Amino acid sequence: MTANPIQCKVTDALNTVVGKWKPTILLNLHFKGTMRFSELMNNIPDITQKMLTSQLRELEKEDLIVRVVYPQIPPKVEYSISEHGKTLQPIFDMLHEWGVTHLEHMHTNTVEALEVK
Amino acid sequence: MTANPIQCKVTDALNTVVGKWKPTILLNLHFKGTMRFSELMNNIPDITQKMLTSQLRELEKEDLIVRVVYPQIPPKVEYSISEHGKTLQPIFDMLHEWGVTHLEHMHTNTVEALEVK
DNA sequence: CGGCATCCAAATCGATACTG
DNA sequence: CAGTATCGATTTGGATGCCG
Repeated sequence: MTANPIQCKVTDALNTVVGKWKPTILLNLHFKGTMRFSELMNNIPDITQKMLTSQLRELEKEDLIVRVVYPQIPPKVEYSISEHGKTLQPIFDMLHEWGVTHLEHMHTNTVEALEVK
Repeated sequence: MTANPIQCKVTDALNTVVGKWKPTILLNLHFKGTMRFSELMNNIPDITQKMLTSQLRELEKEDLIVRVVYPQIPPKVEYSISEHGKTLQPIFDMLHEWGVTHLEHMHTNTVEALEVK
């Protein structure tokens, strides 16, 4: 990571946001607001407890989400997007739009390739 | 990936762009234009031939870069950003800005935490 | 309920050797 | 020069069991 100065921070930004489940977690919290651990489990099919826990810890360290523990039995833990985490929203919006366009683009290319046949 | 419709394409977009070296490759090609395989190797420290090759193949499949082979000896292969790949540029710009802000934010928090001590 | 610890499987990455 | 092939190491993810 040397060549151009701009490089450095792009990958840094990506590294804080990627990880198999991080975008999904952030988007869930964005749309549904505060959620409990079990709610996240239910809303993210196929994720395991271990993965959810570890990804939440990392997001917390990066100050993208807030973790609130209620000292009671049974335990209750709530997660929500931090103020700082909300600054990611415009980027997600752009990524979503680009994703849609990209899929259309790839689909078009495939169809064209088939038609040439 | 069920809950909210927007989720799907965000992760799709991220998946096409991430990968340990993909952003670096794309940024190099963006800033320096067309580059040969060996030039990329020289400009991306620590990357191995294997990684560079595989990442280039994936980027090519996703139509983000163009690969041109000159049938000569010794071989010459040039890579450049595709028209479609150029549409990623605004996203990289945003990611870079966010990355800078994020690093500042994290640094500020660390300093505050130390001062509280 | 919301974890952590452990063990195991799979994907990813790196080093090396070889080729047209 | 620009790869391919192979092997081994590292990283990552999943399954299970246990705990306050």
